[in-house]
Amino acid sequence: MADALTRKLQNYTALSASERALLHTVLSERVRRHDARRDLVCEGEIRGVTLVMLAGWACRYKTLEDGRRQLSAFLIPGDICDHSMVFLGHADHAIGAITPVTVAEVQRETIERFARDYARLRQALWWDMLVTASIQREWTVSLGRRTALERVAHLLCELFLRLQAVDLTRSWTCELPVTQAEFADATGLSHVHVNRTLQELRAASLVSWQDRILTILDFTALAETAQFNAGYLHLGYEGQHLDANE
Amino acid sequence: MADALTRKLQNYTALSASERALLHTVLSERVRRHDARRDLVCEGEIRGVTLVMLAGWACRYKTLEDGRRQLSAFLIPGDICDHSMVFLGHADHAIGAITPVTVAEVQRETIERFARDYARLRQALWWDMLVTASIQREWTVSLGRRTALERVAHLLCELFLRLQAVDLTRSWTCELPVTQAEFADATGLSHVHVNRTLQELRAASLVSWQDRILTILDFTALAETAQFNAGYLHLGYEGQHLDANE
DNA sequence: CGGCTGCTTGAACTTGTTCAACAGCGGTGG
DNA sequence: CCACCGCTGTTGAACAAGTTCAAGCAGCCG
Repeated sequence: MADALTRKLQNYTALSASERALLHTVLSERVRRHDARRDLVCEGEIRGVTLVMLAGWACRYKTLEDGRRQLSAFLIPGDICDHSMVFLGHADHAIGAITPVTVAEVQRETIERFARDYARLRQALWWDMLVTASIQREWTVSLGRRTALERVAHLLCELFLRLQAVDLTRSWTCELPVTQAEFADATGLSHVHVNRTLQELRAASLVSWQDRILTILDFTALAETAQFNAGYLHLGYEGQHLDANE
Repeated sequence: MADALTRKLQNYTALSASERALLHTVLSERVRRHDARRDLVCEGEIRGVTLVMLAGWACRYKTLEDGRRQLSAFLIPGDICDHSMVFLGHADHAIGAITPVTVAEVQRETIERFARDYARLRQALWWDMLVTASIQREWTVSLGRRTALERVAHLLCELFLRLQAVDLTRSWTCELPVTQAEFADATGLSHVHVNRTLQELRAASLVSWQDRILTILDFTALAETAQFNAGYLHLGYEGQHLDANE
């Protein structure tokens, strides 16, 4: 279970056995469980640890004064909840559990030590931040310029591939324990419109999504309607050229 | 001129004189000039250098197949154009010059060396990435949940404060050499609507923006209409507590 | 059973888009 | 020197996408 992060990082760069073992140890030391629908981190909070998702779903979000809410990321196993908690003084957004969640707490000092002493881990963490940033940019594009149908289809493609990268899919099926209201807060739409948009995707036989189970019936067609191009997820183990370095 | 980055990084952490000198040297070695309205980096391009903005304005953007365009960042002096060029295989977005631009090219090896051998620089670079990511998240919130008026006002607040951090403002005035169409591509609106929204802000005596010169007439009121909270820019030299570390 | 959460539907409404046209300005070439 | 072009900003009017409000339904759990 503690290995989703390792699995994901290996998409980027080759870790040695000792690095994998180190990672495993660190992620096993301080494991916490949280209930669904609870905040793991509140906006404005100050703390010197970062959380690594081991199991369950969470999200990053911000709330405006009048209650409007926008997610900026879905967090799945293997995701580092927030690099930024570690160095920036205060949390500039909240992190909420969607399902019951298991996380590992990692101290700032530990991250610093990794970055200082282990070249590959430093690269892998750096990488992970860059990919996270790339995903964030793609969300920006979606929210700014894609239609509702494209946005919803796009997000489904993205989530499926990200889950696949940490081995949480079987064939074209995965668990997607997110309500339509949460999906709306991620896509910048109203929950009503998300509902109608999903019906459209279902009617076109592109996906089925019932009882928290998502099945992609025609990935090619779904990706096409979304204008989805997986490049921004950088899943192709592009870090090979770095292996020779050290 | 080469010092905008230094100035910005010092918002985060205290750099030693030798670190500042090192930075200055590196940013003076390979300086390039580019014309306005030209791409500095094309989507899909492969290269092992990163660019640091020394002068002028540029933007990160992506284009969809049918021509819809979305900016994901404005790049101003002191900005690192792309950390991700360095490690990820290919550029997942383009970088376009808005005005004539002067950039310093920095090799991947140089960044690696910084990160390995200079603790403060490593922290500062890390920091810069985190702040960049934070800004990206705030854009996500804007595009997803803010109205046109809020979005435009918000972006004006942000740009002004970012320019202030690198000393490119005088009193409440700064240069903003961006067309309304570009502003539209950043805010996810049509250029027509951006125009009308700006008129609304002008009519309310919040800003004036003519001939590429922005003047903020009432920052408090502007921030209020935008629901702007500067925390996400992390400009408050929060890194003080790290000074004692090394 | 009753209350809660999540999904679905209809209909009126709003925000922002699209299309089309025009004005002002600076540069260019005849 | 003037005509012309392209770019930027501006305006009006029709239109479309998505929101809001309101209600009902199904499943789940105490």
